[in-house]
Amino acid sequence: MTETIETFLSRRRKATINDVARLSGVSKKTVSRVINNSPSVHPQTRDEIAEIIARIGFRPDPQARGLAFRRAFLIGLIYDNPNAQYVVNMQMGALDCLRGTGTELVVHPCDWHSAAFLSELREFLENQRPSGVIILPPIAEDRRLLDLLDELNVPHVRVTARTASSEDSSDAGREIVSRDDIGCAEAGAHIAALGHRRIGYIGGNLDYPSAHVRRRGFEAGLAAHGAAIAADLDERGDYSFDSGYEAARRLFEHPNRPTAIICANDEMAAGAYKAAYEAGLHIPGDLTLIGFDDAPIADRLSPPLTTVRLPTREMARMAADRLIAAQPIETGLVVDSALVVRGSSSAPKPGF
Amino acid sequence: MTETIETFLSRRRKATINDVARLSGVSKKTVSRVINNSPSVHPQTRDEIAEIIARIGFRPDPQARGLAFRRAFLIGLIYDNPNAQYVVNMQMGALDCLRGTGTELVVHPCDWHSAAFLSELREFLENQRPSGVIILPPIAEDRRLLDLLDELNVPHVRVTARTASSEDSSDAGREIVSRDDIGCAEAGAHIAALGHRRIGYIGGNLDYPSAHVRRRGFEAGLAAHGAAIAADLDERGDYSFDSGYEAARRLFEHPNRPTAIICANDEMAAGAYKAAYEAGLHIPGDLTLIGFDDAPIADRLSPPLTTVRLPTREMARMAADRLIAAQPIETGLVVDSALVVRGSSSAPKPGF
DNA sequence: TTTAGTATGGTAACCGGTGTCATAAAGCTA
DNA sequence: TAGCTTTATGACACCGGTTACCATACTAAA
Repeated sequence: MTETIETFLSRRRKATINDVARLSGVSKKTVSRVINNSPSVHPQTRDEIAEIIARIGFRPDPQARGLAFRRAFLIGLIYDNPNAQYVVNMQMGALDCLRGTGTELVVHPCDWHSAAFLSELREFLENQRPSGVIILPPIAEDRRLLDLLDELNVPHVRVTARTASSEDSSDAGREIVSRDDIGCAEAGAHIAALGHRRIGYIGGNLDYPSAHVRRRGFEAGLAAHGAAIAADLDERGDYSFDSGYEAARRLFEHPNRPTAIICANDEMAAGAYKAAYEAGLHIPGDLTLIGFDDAPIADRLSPPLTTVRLPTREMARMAADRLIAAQPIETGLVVDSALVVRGSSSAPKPGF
Repeated sequence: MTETIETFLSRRRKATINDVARLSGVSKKTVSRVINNSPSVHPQTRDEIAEIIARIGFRPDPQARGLAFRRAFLIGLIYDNPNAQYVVNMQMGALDCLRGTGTELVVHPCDWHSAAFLSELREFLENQRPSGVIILPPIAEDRRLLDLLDELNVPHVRVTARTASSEDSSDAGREIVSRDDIGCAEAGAHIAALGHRRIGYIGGNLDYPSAHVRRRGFEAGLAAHGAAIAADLDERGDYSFDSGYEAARRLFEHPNRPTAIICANDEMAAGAYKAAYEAGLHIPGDLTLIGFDDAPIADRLSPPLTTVRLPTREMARMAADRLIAAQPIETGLVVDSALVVRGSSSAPKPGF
């Protein structure tokens, strides 16, 4: 007695490729061909098998497939970044793309400054053999890591910042580039146009490429309106709230304090709010503040922070897209940042 | 010619169980026994094999192991929670425990209110067959989900909130319980002891068990000092910044406004800060504010927020621990919250 | 000494897919 | 119509582990 689809379904067991083969009267190899869209399967055969697959709800087992393919159906997200919202956005973006593909997202935070950094990552990559990994800043800049990925032949996409004028790197096709400077230039132009000329700056951690890119963007925007960062108001932080607070305090102690401060991210801008609050400076009346990230906190500050938004989620989506796309793409993918004007920026008081 | 370890190493191929068996002169079954710590392997044999394993750096392939065991060496983290910091803390906690075990963390945010919620999760569980999953609030309360996990036989641990006096649920051993009310009681006692008697409340989303537990905790703490939430100052939010802002505004419009407001989380407290700022109320001089979570924002507000801390990371660590522990544990695991006093609470002005 | 029991290790099949290669059938020259 | 490609399919080994089952060797009890 030949087994029918009905008798099979009544058994309620998870379907395997053998079931499909048996029910459709072909060898499992042919079913495998259908699963993998290989050519040279007769259209009619293909349709019949596809029909059976759909009827009995067969889904190839990722473990078995992974064993045969020598790679897991997993995408790794590798980062060492303290910004929870940023990380979660990236996760969601990657998942936007992965959902329904049968590939899962494995998160792999790590410690860039640990001695075991590379060996720990090597173990992960060698053991799990993910189909691909996405690397977030700042470790996306680590040449040793990129070399390791090449050595182990792990497809990867880096997320990194670049100025609009940078020439394409040799890694084009393996990176998602954000042009942080575009929005920064808008921001610089914005405050210069408002009339500010005593402009302070709180820069970011130089380990991050974004620190340089953003700086150049702000400068370009200011320069377009004949303004510039005051040489005596040029501070550096490390992207943390506290560093922003401290830097702002130093700026406020200056005999000729700034009427506007540009911060390389929102965290530091939030620190500057605190310093301003303590110094009795009213925002934006006494002081204009600009941030970068459009982090949740930007909206929660009073008044809400004028900042630059980066489409983080989209970037991760694009990165994951590349990794699961059948064909490698050769051109780099570029996204732009954009200014978001809120309540923390206004014209300086007359007399300044 | 017998192959030596040296000649093998010079080949630089990833070691398999067959290599170990060949080099140590036993069958792969015996090696498998060593890997899995089965008894009935002669101690000396075991040591010799372990030695070889270490020398050639053999690590069993999770894919192959997974195929044979019919489960993946993955722990899933399932949630639908908008709080990025909370989610990241949980991820880190789980990873604290997983690191070095060869088991990876797969993040699986989902949409509780989508029609495909269960079917999407079922597909994930059936396809990937994770060794276990951790479920975060609020979906840890979804009975359908728990039933699904039981049906598919997926080990799981729920993270949930419970009052100190709750009786043990039947799920003991499969949940990590946070006693949110402990810290809330401390907080209630704190402001009551400071002398507040016009006390407002901004509650949380009732979908979350924590909303009820926290409420009871605050009430108990207040009651211990003869205080209570004023019936006419009892608002409800949904844990979001905006809802906190709106609720606080309503409270401030009250002819006899509160001298203290308890918020069921920090996000809403931050919203209340904004409302207070706009209403010209000085914190803590004019208004005492209390939050819950000890979120990053608590520390960034000016003045920093008095709040209740929950050991989220530890909770996730414990949850993951349970899932990879060899023996199931029958007793529930309980952690306590604790008050963190910062600058947003002080005695009310005399005359109030 | 025999018998039963236990510790230890081997063999073969299996988990659910894939690769390689052979082969039958069909299409295309000439 | 013979001869050569091309297309469609299957047989079989293999990925790297596991379990089921069997075969020893050694130990304890009768």
